[in-house]
Amino acid sequence: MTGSPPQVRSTRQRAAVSAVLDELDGFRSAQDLHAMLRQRGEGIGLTTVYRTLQALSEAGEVDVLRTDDGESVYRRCSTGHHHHLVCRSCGRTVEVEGPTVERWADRVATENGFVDVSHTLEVFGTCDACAAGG
Amino acid sequence: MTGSPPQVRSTRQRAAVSAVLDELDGFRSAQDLHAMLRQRGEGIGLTTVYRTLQALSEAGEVDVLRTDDGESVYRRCSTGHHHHLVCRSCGRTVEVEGPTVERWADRVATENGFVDVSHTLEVFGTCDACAAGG
DNA sequence: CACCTGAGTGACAATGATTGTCAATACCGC
DNA sequence: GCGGTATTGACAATCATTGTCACTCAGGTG
Repeated sequence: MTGSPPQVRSTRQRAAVSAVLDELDGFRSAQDLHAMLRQRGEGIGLTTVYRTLQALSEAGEVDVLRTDDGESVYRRCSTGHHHHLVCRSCGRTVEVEGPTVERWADRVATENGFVDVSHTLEVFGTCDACAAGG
Repeated sequence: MTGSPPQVRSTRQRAAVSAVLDELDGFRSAQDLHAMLRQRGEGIGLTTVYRTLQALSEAGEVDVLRTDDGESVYRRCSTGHHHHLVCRSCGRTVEVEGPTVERWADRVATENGFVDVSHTLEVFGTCDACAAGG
């Protein structure tokens, strides 16, 4: 134990997953991402995709959220606390910040005697493009 | 079309599910509720519990939310739009309203060209009792 | 450079919540 | 009471996700 060697190795598969995430701007399911990777010829197992996404989300490099039908969807995100405005038709996602909301959540929780507060907030709607296009 | 005969029948099972929901004050999974019903001697199938909960939630009589591990949890709630403050230790739930948040969500969405806006918001924390008791 | 070691991989099986199926049953109006 | 129909429930099916475990490859060492 002379030090702590990097315990994370850079592999082709990991780079591939990271690359797809970079190109997309909406939330995608693990299954979707896996399918895309296979399509572009990357030999990668579904299990690996899941594990990689899990690692990335734990590292805070991607955001995860659950769709209404319980599927987990992933997206590369800027760091820091923020929320999402998601188009329920095309999936386009806009990152939004809301100091107001943060304060509100904290205040309400405190007033009720809760500590160590966190919250989840997602906003859904139809974006202008989709609203116009039908 | 002389009228619309009641298409919803009141059955023992439906009453039972409704009764358990009345007694509980936190979110419970369908599986949990089913187990409780069986324990108190109600002969009821798991399928029925699921269907009943689904019907209740569509009717707006119960609130549904997804836990982090993708399980659906249900709770009887007052009608109207509101959010929840949930203790992550004991599960105690407080209904909260936040006109501020509603407005914020609408404004942000509108500013980004989104219409037909809805949102989900849950606040988690540790309630005073749990914080004190350890 | 050849070699080791363990993190990483992937095919496959297993899990587990939820949903579909469909014959049997029990409400409800008449 | 009767009939038709909504409802039920045991069971099978689905499907995302996780576990398994032998194999491979990254990357430091001698």
